[in-house]
Amino acid sequence: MSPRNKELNEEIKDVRREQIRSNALKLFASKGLAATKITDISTASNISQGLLYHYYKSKEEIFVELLRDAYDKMIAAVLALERLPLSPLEKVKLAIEKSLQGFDENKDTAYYYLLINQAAIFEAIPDEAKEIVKKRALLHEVFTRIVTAGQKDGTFKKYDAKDMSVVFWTSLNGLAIYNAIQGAKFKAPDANILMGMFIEEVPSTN
Amino acid sequence: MSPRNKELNEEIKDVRREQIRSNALKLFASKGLAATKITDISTASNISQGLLYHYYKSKEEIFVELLRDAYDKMIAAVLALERLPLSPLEKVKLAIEKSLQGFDENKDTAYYYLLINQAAIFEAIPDEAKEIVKKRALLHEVFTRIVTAGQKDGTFKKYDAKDMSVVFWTSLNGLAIYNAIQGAKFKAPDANILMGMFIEEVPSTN
DNA sequence: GTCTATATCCAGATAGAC
DNA sequence: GTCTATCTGGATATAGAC
Repeated sequence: MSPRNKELNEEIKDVRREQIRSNALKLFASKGLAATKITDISTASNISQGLLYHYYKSKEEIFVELLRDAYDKMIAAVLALERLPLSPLEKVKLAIEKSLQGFDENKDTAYYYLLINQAAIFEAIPDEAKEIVKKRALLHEVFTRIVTAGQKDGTFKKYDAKDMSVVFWTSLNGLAIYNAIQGAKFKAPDANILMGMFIEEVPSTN
Repeated sequence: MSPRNKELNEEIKDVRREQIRSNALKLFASKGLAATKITDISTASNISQGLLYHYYKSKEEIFVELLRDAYDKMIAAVLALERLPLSPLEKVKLAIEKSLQGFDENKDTAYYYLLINQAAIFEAIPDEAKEIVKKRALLHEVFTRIVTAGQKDGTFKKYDAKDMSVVFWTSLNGLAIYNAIQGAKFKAPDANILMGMFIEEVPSTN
C-alpha cells in the first residue's frame, strides 16, 4: 500500500470511529447500555454491523471509552474551574451558568451526564466502567474545597460543606436529566435560583 | 377444590405477586429494565423461572405495573400535600423533609424515583409505560401552584414559578439518584440548603 | 401451584468473500 | 475497508409432568 493510501485509510478510520462514538453516545444515553443493540449503533452510523467490529471489539468497549471521556471532560472542567482566579462565589455561579448553558446548546454535555449517571446507578456494567465511576469522589472533593473557601471568606452559608456540595452536584445532575427528557423544549432556569442555596442575598443585576 | 383451599391459594397468589413485585422493583431500579433478566427476578423471589409466567405474562408487564404504582403514589402524595392546611412555605419544607427522610429509611421511595426516571429517560420501554410517563406534567403543575401561592403571600422569591418548580423537582430527583448510588452510606443533607432556593432567610431554629 | 425440559428467537460476535 | 453469511449463546416464553 502506498503511503498516500495509508494516510487516507487512517483518516477514514478516525472519521468512522468518531461517527460510531457520537452515535453510540446518543443511543447509550437515551436507551441505556443493555437496550442498545449493536445493530442500532451500526445502523445509525450507516455501516454494516460486521464492520463495527473492525473498529471496536464489543459494545462494552465503546461504552467504556465514552464513559472515560465523560469523566475526563467533567474532571478537567472542574479542576480548571478551581484554578481560575475567581472568588468561590464567582466559581459556583460560573459552574451553574456553564452547565445550564451547555445543556441548552450542546446536547453532548447532557448525554455525558446521563452516561455518568447510568454507570453510577446500574450494576450491570463492565468492570472497567466500575473503576472509572470511582473517580466520582474526586468531583465532590473539588467542589467541597470551593464551598469551604466560600465559607471561610464569609460569602457562603454555613451549612455542612459536604452537604452543600452534594446538593449542588445532585441538583445539576437532576437538571441534566430533565434536560434530556425535555429535549428541544428545555429552557434553562434562572441560575440564581440555585445560587440561593449558597448565598443569602442574590445581588440584583438591574 | 374446597372453598378453604381456594382461599389459601388466593392468599399464596397475593403473597407471591407481592414477592415478585418487590424484588423486581429493586432489580429494575438497580439494573434497568433491559439488563434485568426474568431469571434474575425469579431467582431473587426463590421461584422457578417458569412459575413467574404463572403470575405475570412478561417482564414488561411487571415493569408497567410497578411504574403505575410509582406514579400513583407520587401523585397521591403531592396532591395530599397540596390539600394540607399549611402555608406554601410549610408545604415545601414538608415535601423536602419527607423526601429526604423517606430515602433514608424506606429504600422503596428511592427505587420508585429511579423507576420513574428510567421510564422518562429511556426510549426502550413499553408503549403503556410511555403513557404513564405523561402524568409527569401533573406533578409539575401542582408544584407550580404551590410556588405561585407562596409568591402571592410574599414568602417566596419572585423567580419564574415554573422555573422554581422545575429546579425543585429536579433537585429532589438528583438526590434520590445520589441516594440510590450511595446506598447505606447515604446521609440526608440539611433540608434548609434546598429551602434557600425559595426563601431569602432561613429562620433559625436555635 | 410448582417444577423441569424444551422450543424459539434474537443479539453478539466471527469468517470469508470482494 | 466493507459487506453478507453464519455460528453461537443466552433469554423469553411455552409445554407437560407432578
